[in-house]
Order: sequence, then C-alpha cells, then structure tokens
Amino acid sequence: MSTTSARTPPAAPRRATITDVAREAGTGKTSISRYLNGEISALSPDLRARIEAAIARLDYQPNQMARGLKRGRNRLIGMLVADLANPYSVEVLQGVEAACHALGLMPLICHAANEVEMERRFLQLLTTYRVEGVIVNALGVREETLRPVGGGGIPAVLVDRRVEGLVADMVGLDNGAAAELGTRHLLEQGFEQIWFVVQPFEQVSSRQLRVQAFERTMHAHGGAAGRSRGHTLVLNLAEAADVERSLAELDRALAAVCGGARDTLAGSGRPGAEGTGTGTGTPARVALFAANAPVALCLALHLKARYGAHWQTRVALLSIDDPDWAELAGITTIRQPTCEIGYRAVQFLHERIEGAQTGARDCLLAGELIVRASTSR
Amino acid sequence: MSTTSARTPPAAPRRATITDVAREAGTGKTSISRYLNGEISALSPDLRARIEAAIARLDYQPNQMARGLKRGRNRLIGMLVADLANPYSVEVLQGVEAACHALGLMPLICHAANEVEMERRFLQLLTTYRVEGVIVNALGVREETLRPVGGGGIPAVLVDRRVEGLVADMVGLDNGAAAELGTRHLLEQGFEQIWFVVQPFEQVSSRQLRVQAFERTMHAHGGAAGRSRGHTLVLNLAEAADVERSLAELDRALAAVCGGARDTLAGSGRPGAEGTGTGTGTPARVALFAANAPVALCLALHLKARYGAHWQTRVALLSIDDPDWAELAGITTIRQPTCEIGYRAVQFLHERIEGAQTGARDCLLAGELIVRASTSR
DNA sequence: CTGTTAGCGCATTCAT
DNA sequence: ATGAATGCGCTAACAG
Repeated sequence: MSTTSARTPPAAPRRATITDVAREAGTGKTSISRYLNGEISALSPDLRARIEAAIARLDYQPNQMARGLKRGRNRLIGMLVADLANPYSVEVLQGVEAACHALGLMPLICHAANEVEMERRFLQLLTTYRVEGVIVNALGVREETLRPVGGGGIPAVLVDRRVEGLVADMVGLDNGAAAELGTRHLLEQGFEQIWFVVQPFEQVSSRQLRVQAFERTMHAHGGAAGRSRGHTLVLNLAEAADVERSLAELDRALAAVCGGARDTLAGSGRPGAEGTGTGTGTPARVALFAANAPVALCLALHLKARYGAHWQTRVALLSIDDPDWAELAGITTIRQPTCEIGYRAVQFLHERIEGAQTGARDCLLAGELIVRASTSR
Repeated sequence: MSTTSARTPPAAPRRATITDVAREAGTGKTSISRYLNGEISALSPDLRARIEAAIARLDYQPNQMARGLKRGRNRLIGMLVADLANPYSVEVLQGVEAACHALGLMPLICHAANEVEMERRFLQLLTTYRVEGVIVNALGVREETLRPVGGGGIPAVLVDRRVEGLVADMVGLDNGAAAELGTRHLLEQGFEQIWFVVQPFEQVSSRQLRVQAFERTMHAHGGAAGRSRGHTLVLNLAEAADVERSLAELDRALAAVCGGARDTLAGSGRPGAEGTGTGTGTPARVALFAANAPVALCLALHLKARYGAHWQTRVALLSIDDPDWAELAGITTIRQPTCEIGYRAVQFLHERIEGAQTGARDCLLAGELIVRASTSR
C-alpha cells in the first residue's frame, strides 16, 4: 500500500549504472566509458584512480545489453545443438566453449532435443537476440534465417551435417574416410557378414555419407561377393515400433549365420551371467557397424537382451563415436576429434563475423580407429 | 578505399527496426509497439492489417536487447552447470528447458566443466548480461553474487548441492533417503562388505549427505558389526595419481575377501573374454556403492581391467545416477528424477523473480531403485 | 483509438 | 585530457 509498486520484483537493488559511477567519481560518463574500453592512456592518473575507486565502491558492472545496443554487436553467438544426450555434442561443446573463451565470445547454447520445431523456435529466438553468428548442428533447418556465404541472414557455420541448399562453412568428421576405415578393419578381421546400421538419413548428410562410404568400400574390397557380405539396416530410434521391426530383421539374419539365440528372447528367468566379448569360444563371424553412438547403444542393449550376457561372442560391434562406455563394453570405435571440431567451427564463424568473404570452406577432420576386444581376434 | 569502412562486417544487411516498420505502415512507433505486445484490441482493424503487412514485408523481428534495456527485464536466466559430461546434468537441463519454454524464459546455459575459475567467470558474465535469475549447480561458489533469499544480488536457486553460507531455494535428490535405500538393498542381499565410493566432498553438500546416510544406515542395521562391514573410499577423479592410490587400496581389500585377481594386473596378453555379471559362479560377497555415475564408471573400468571381463562375479556395483550404459553393464542404480528437478528449479526461480518473499524452500525428490543383475542373486 | 515525448545504459562524435 | 550532447531500438507515460 505504501512505497513500492504492486507486483514488482521487490528488494531488487537496482544495479549501479555508468551515470552513478560518473557522479561517484565526480566526472562525466565519457571518462567512465573510456576507462571501460581500455582507453586508459587518455586519462590522468588521478581521474583514473577515482574511477577505479568508484567502480569498486559501487560494484559496478557495465550492462552488456546496453553496450550491445549501442555498438551494434553484442559478442553473442548461438550454438544450436541437435541432441545433448549424444556425448558427441557435449564434446564438441567443449571445443566451442574453449574457442569462445579465447575469442571473447559468449555462446548461447540451445538444445533442440531432436525436435525440428524446437530448432526453428531457437533459431528465431537467436535472431531476436541479435547474435552475431550461429554454429549449427542441424536437424532440418531449411531456413532462410542462415546466411548462405555472403548472402543475407546471419553468419552460420555447420557442424557435422550439411543443410540442403545452404552454401556455408562446415566442419566435421571426414565421414567417407571414417566409414571406410571401419569397414576395412572389419573386412581385414575376416567377418563373413557386415551390417551397417544407421538412423534414417532425412536431412542428415553425415549419415548418408557414412552409408555410401560403407557400401562403396564393401563393393571395392569384397568384389562381387561384397554384395552378399554387406548389408545396410535403417534404425529409426525415434519410433519404438520401427526399432523393433528393424531389430527383428537383424535377428533373423543373425540366426541364419550364427544359429539361434542361447537365451530365450522373453525372460530367461534370471538374466544370467553378464558378458561382453570374444574370447573363449570361436570368434564371431558377423559384425555390426553402428553409424553413431546412439545406434551402437541401442544395438548393444538389444543384443544383450536377446543373446544374453555373452552376446559379443555371437556378434562384433564397431561404432563411429567413442562414448565413455565403449571401453567398458569393449567395443571397437572410431573416435571423432570432437573438441577440435567445435574449436574450428568457432574460428570459422569468427572470421565470418569479422567480415571474411571467402567462399564456403570445409574442414574435414580424420577419425581415429580404436580397436577393442569386440572386433579383434 | 571506397564506400564501406575498413574492417566492418560487410554485407551485413541491417535488420529492420521498429521505426522502419512504422514508416512502412505509415504510422507511429507506438502502434507497432502495441501490436508487438499484444494490445491488439486497441488497434483499428485497418491499422492492424497495415502493420502486419509491413512486418511481413520487412521480415521484422523486435530486438530483445532493446526491449530488455527499456523494460528492465530481459527474460534471460542463467543455468550454471558444473559438468555437462555427467548425464545427470544433461537430464536436469531437459527439465529446465521445458520449464523455461512454458514460462517464456530463455536459459543461458553455462558450462563450468568442473573448473571453479570458470564458474566464477560465468557468474560474473551472467550478471553482466543482467539475467533475471540463476539456477546453479555449484562447484564452489562462495559468491556474494547470488541472492541469499531476500538479500541483494541476483535471485538464485540451487540444484543438487547447497552452497555454504547461502540461504536459498534448493531442489535435488533426497540424498539421505537415496543412500539409505541403496545401502539397505545391499544389506538385504547379504553382502559381507560394502564400500561406499565418493568424490572428495569439498563444497559439494550432496556428497557429504550421501556418505553420512550410508554410514548411518550401516551402523543402524549392521549393529556393532556394521563397522567392519562398511567402508568409505574417497576417489578424486580429477587427480590420476590419487585415483590410482585409492583403487589400489580397494584392490587390497578385495583381495583379502575374494582372493587374488584372475587376470594379472598389467597386460594379460589379450584382454581376454569380456563379461559382466554374476551368474554361474558363487555370488559376489562384496559390493561397491558409487556415489554417482562418474565414480561408477571409473570403478567399472578399473575392475574390468583388473579382474577381467567377469569382474562382476567378484564384486557387485550399485550407483546413484542411472546413466544409459547402466542397463548394458547390468549394474543396479538409483535413478534420480532429473527432469523434475530441473523443472521445479525453474519454477522456484520464476516465483522469486516475480517477487515471492517466502523463506528458503527445499524440494527433495525421491530416487528410484533399479535392481539389475549386479546385485541380485 | 493514435501519435509525441522521454528515457533505459551506454559509446561516440565533437567541442573544449 | 575531459565533458556535453546525440542516438542505438524500444516501451511507457502522456496528450490528442
């Protein structure tokens, strides 16, 4: 009823502004501004001292929003992540953060959680906050929001995936080389059948490239026989029903090669002994090549449920991506240089922001094969 | 040399402003502003139509920075995450995002990557961007930046951990109940020895609470014998040397109970068969209780390296947190209601931002025991 | 119903 | 070396 207005944030002790500091230091705002922007050489030692004192006394912190509004740039960049639950993304993020730190940028991290709609909303939101650029791990941005190298919109660099119709910088794994690397490893290990398992391609270019490289390599090295040794399976992780269907198909194929399951499918009373790996028995003759970690996990879980703890004696597993549980499960992986991917992406973006006019650049980084028990004899 | 200035972002096609729209629509800025803020009822249908047209034609998007500057609130909240590599954090994030979406807030996600220095920097940065509140998964914030319920600083709510000397809302797992739940489970399963393994407590209150509850429960249920059955091991994941020392201690204790390692410690030629689980042999007699997922992973990796693939026949593992590989490894876990934690945190914060003046509130959520092969007979 | 005016906090001419 | 004035894009009183 008395002093403060109705629903207003109450004890919100308004922060000191540049004007407050100026008054406190007995000078004009200009000098404060100069001080803040490092033009200290143009200030008398005395004034400078008073300013510092005033700032300390008032615990003054310049308002970035206002600065941004004035200068026209706010040092904000957007980082649009398709799926933070994928360890890959988190690692890339590390790189992004490191680079931002080094360049004085502040990344706004947006998590689309695999929802195209979210992605759209965030992109719009970022625009609204006037970020100076975006680094995008896209889901299905067919947007005009992004800048096609030199065009309108806001500067963008792509990570891992290309987006159709958008000519922009992109940095990611050398998918072709990586998939070939994995395939050759499997071939050399003498597996009779190799299944490449991948999520639906949709807009995700990297998935397509991986499949293509797999098939190309199988063909080249397997000769005509390559056809029968190599198979591709699409696993739509977003749809439980689809997953079930696809896995059933896989099971049938495995049964044909390895014989039936040891544990019954449903409930084998007590789950029985855990186990992962080759080792005692005869080595597995069929290998699964997962296009990324989520797929690998899905496969591993299924195989364990289906064949019991010792599923790895039935089938080998290789995955692109090297999640922390890979070592534990003993599966072979192809590790991406995730941190560097993030770092380079920010570098590219920064150059664009500073006005670089080069054509679209690509930065394809090599993956590293990490052989574990699953695929070695 | 010619038209545009030197290093300025070149083809940066300045975005339309509210003034542009006003001119385009042949009206004043006020009407545009009204339209933007939903005061459409106060606009003639004609004007309204012209405005809509103008906005569409210019692809106008209001500048949030400017709005924020004017109104004094920018709908930004900070989300300070200690460690994104911990799946727990990512899940909490989901909840935070959902809540923010529902409340029209935009979370600035900051990742401290377990570095106290980073945390400090981010907190300062958030302040600088004038976020309306912060939700903090703290490392070591002994800061005055945060608002001690009703005090100065910026409204904050804590997640998972309390910070010393700061009276603020907090939401997280009911650590006492969870640790007791796990301990009792282990006790009921008849393990002869139970080791609670936890990272150094330092500022992290939740770790302390978990240890305390473990010890309390052991004492209460084991009677005098509880002393010899329960042990606590501190594992400093940040220091490789420390980790090694602690694990060695654990190994000695295990050897005393279970006999020596099957595989030699160093390199057992080929890693040998993979395997996780109880099952065939006699059930394990000692159980490890990991205070969180990172610890659990470290333990599992070590045990596998030390005892070979069948390490789970030697020792059982139970962990607070339920990372996605838990099912694969077959370890028992206590799953936290992560999403809800995030959601509630934002709700609390929102209430504070709107001026709620209640004393510090706690929201302790229950964990769910998920029994897997590792600890069941 | 609609337009005018005055700042939000700051960086920048431009004088002094 | 320093300060006064102007305006970034927008909202919120005030008039009409």
